[in-house]
Amino acid sequence: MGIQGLLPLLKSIQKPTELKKYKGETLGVDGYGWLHRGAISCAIELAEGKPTRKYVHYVMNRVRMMQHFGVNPYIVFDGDFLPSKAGEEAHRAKRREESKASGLALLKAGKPSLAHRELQKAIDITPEMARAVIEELKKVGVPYIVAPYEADPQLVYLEREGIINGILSEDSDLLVFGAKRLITKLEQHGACIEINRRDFGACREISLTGWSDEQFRHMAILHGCDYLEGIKALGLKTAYRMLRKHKTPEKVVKMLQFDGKYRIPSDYLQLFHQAELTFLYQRVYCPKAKALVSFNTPPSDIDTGAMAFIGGLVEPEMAQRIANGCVNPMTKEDIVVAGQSPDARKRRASSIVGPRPQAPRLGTQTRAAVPTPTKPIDSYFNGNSRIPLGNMDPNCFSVDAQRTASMTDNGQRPIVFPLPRPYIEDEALPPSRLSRPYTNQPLNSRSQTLRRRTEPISNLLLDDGTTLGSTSRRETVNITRDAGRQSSSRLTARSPKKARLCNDVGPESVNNNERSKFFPGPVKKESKRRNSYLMSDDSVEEAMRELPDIDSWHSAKSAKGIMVFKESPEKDGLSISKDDDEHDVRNTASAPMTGKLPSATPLRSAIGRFTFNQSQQSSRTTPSSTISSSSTSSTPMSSMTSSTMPSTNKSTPATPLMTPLQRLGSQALNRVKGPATPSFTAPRPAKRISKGRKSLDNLPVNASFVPLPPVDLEEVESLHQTGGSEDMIIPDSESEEADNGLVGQENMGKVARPRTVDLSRFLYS
DNA sequence: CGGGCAGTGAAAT
DNA sequence: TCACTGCCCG
Repeated sequence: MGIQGLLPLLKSIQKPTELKKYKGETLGVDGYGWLHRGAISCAIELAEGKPTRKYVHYVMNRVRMMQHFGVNPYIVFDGDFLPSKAGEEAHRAKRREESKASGLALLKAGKPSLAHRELQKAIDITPEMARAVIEELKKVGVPYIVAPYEADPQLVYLEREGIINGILSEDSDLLVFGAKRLITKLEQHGACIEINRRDFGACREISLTGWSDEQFRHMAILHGCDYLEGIKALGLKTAYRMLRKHKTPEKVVKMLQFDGKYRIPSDYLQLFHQAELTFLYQRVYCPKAKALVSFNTPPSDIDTGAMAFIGGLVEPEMAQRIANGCVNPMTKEDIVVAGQSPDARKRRASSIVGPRPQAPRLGTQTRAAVPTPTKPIDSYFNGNSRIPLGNMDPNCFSVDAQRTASMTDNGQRPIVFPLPRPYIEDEALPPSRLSRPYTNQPLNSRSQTLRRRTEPISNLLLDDGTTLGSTSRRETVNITRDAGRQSSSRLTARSPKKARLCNDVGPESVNNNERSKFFPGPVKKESKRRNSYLMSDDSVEEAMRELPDIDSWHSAKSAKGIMVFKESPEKDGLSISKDDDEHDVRNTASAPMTGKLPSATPLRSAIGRFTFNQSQQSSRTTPSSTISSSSTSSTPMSSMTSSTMPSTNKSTPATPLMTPLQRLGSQALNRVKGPATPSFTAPRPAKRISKGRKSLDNLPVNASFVPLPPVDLEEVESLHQTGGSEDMIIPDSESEEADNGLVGQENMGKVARPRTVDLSRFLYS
């Protein structure tokens, strides 16, 4: 929970982007968001203490989505509560208990939907749940870390140390901590928004030019943050204005007191100071030093030891184990992995130690050199032939370079180099252009980054192995072993939940039968799903759909089998296929080609917009589109593809060869329109085009998607779009997307071309 | 009287 | 998250 209203305030500097633009980079992920979202899907199960498998699956889908966009996730989990937050957390825990009770009551009363709503409020992400996810992360070789306290400063710390290149989170607090690159509002299809610290000066809502991190922080605290309740009736803008006028928080507070309009506690200044210190010096884990450090190195006149509110110091050894996820960061007890016998765990741990190096994504040369046992990954994907995609991902620069080179031969497009991007990008260049020159970081820093990245991981791995072993040994004996060490009220509060999680796992599973009535063959579904190996966006959707509460998609899904959504890791091209294995294979093969296409600069810019819009649309319209696809056969996918990859490669079996030709044609068209076209106008024309297409007409049409006949609508829309801001475009594009969906099985190339033409037309008009 | 800001409730996810 | 309401200021 960040600063309410902060994001709207910074709206003008939010740059719409796509996840794939971060290909090759490592993004720190605020694990809590995903954990929580996953948990929402399984709220009822969790409340009943059932196994958390579904929810782990959800989170892992999300991880895989990132990987398939070529992004290396680095998951950061929350640790213990900060003392300053403990009080509030206690209240929350109470509320959760209440919600849980009422939710379960509703469930018994036969009102599942209401119960689910209520139980959502009861969700509590426990260390055990995080640990369950960690187990999966280990299998796949995704780096992670459990922060000693809050994930936010931990993420920013990692960013500052160069271990990650950006932060993926919904929490605006990260900006207060000084995050340089915050990626937010990630959607299922990879659309997201980047907020770059460097753009602050360009903020239109409020003028942050020349504002230091300190001033920004003061503003946030004045408004009210996690560490200090804000002054009543004092909003962000007011805080901003006051700070602007009076510079220092002390003066601001004085003025506010003098004003009399605001009621300010007498000790507010002191609390303010404390909150700021918490922002500044709260403890994080340094993977390099393998110990806790202050988020910022405190000046000599500040004694962090005397500041209880920033969190207690933890011994390095314990800190490491916490970071590895072996130990409950709150109770400091070993975490027992639910549903796993000690023996099994031991086995796993030992096996993990070996494969560890397997994680090629970590991207160090060393790593790449290490023979990659794909076994674990394969197992995860359940025998899908496609699995290699993950491995194929060129986290290392060398791999990408090779790929790019090969691509260059065929295509005329500029190659995209997956080099880590410095925060400093050329603003002048449209984000959509891959071709834009990257500023290279100094070699030193880069190598450093790599080294650091690897180091922590390898260490973690080793530690995990040993720790796990030890854990398994001890687990039966001592749950309470370290309990005395850090006893607090919240600990006791938590313990029951923990117990529930661990104990209930076995018996709970039996209860699934209830659900089966509503969802025919839940087990079947899962197995099905796995076989089909869902990737990226759709996979996430699937996961969501699987949730018991949602009925609508169920029918579609069951009827049709699963469709696999593939994207070539590299570019915008998405190849889509149905769940057939053959298709998958084919797609994989075609993937490289697809990758090439997007790199064409002109196309890219023009198309990029489409992609963004569509992706958003698709996410919005997901249910409907999905259904239609099932009925018509892969309709949605094709639409996606077309939107995403103008150039064209189609996943459609017959068309792969066509791709290059089509690509060229479309490129030519696009070039003409690309430069001329203002970004804003582009989407509209596309809509028109789609409407006009005969091909569209031929295709089976879903009534809801039928293009609107009247031209008036378009005009109206265009009028509305005055600003031309990208946000505004989105709504319009919906209809557009729908149309595309209808087009469905048409060749990508065809679709792309017509669009292009229309666009140009529109421009001229 | 209109605009800007803050708070509230409903709806959607 | 959005849309509405109320409050305050010019």
